[in-house]
Amino acid sequence: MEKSPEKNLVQLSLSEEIFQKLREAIIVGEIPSGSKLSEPALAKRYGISRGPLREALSRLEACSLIERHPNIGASVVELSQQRLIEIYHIREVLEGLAARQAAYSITQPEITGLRGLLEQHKVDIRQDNGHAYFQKEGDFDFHFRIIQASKNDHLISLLCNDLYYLHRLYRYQFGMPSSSRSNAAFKEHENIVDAIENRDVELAEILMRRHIKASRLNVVKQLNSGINDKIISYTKKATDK
Amino acid sequence: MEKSPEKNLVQLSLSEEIFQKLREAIIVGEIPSGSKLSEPALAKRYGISRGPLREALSRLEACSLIERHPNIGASVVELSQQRLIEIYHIREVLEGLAARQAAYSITQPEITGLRGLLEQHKVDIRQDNGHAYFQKEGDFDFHFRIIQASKNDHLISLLCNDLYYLHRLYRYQFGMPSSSRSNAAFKEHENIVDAIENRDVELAEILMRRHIKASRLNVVKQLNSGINDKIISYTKKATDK
DNA sequence: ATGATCAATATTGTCGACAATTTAGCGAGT
DNA sequence: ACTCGCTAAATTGTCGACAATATTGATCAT
Repeated sequence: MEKSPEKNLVQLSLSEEIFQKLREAIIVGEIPSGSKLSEPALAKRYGISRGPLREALSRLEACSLIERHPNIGASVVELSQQRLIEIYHIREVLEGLAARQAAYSITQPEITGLRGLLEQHKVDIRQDNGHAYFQKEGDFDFHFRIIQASKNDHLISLLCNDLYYLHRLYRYQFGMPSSSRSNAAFKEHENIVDAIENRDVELAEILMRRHIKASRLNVVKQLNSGINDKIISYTKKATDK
Repeated sequence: MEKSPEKNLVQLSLSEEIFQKLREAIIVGEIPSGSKLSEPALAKRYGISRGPLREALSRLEACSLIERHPNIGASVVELSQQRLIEIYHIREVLEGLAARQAAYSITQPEITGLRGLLEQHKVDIRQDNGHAYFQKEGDFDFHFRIIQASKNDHLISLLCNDLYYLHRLYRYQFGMPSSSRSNAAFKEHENIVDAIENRDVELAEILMRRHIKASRLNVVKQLNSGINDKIISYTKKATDK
């Protein structure tokens, strides 16, 4: 998500670099959910002192990716279905707001770009039978484009940083369904772009909220049916607690 | 907002303690918006080393209260009307969600407590001619109660931590209007509680969103009319840029 | 007077060491 | 076998020092 060309020209501090590496390691499960983080071990692994590492841990805590307790240490958050659903609800209203504000603020070049993106996605769906549709990130992501078009900097920061990585964490760990809704999701995207292009702020918000809600309900359905093996394992854990 | 009794029994780390102190100093304007933060000066002022101070700065950055640039240092964020309005929009949809979820999840004792709070507020309004209505914080705050009743932990964290302090920063610095809408706001609160008590999730959300939107429009009106001296000074700054 | 250059000073980023706290392992007692 | 107490080791929190970078002020040239 940090795709700004300017940013790439600035030398990152060690703490920022380690923050990003740890975030990625947590999201892909290299550092498993629930596991204890040892500062000396991490410092050794990345070849740095504990000072900048602690700064990075501070930031990861602020992102809700880890929990820290004084004198005890840090651990990666436990994942739960409840938290996943909570995050979906929040994303629903925030992305609804993004669509509303995009319908107000979007520029013609941005609309053109959105249309082009949808055309490309249509091709992707045909070639991969829907498999690729939820794999794109950053500038190639439909949602990312809408959020940027909202021109609400704080909202962009909320959705494209903290919540984005939390969502990625759950998607990665829970192996979210990627192909079962491709055609429906694509159609919903088209309708959302129509509403945005028509500057229909109310409809854009409603359609985006429905779109996210449909994804949530789809996830809930699979959680409840136990189709996904990964989801079963987490379901069992949640029951034990 | 950190009113949990358990939390008070845990000895705070220096970095947490300094984080809270700096946050408060920024919010009340003791450290003015836009000003440069000197690590050596702050470390001397609080009598600590720069290590935990840097951790606290890391967290303040994550809260959007300061900005940090590698090798240059940290400064308190500049306040702008645009950012204030952005934050209002975000609060509108998130507090709307909180009201919706509270209408679903609230317990009878919580409702009883809300009614008691409203009765107390009615007395406050009569005694202080509305002046006290926006001064309560924490458990005495109407919004806080609704958010807690949503039972959405992540939403509670979002609204009661980051956004809460940002909003306080703007309220403190901009000297938000406190008495011009008291009676109307109180009536809106009553209607919201009615909807929540009736488990009418849609109405609760709509009414809460309208309530926040009315506050936003009230602020915008005063920003545009230049009634408030503090707001004028910030208006002038925004124009200069 | 203005702008460029350079050196001194200050600040930021990081390191390794020390103090405080927690954890893990072992032995003794029941 | 289980529990408790103790000690050593590990970890966490903080400190002060050093290296790298940025800022400031003085001097010189135009």
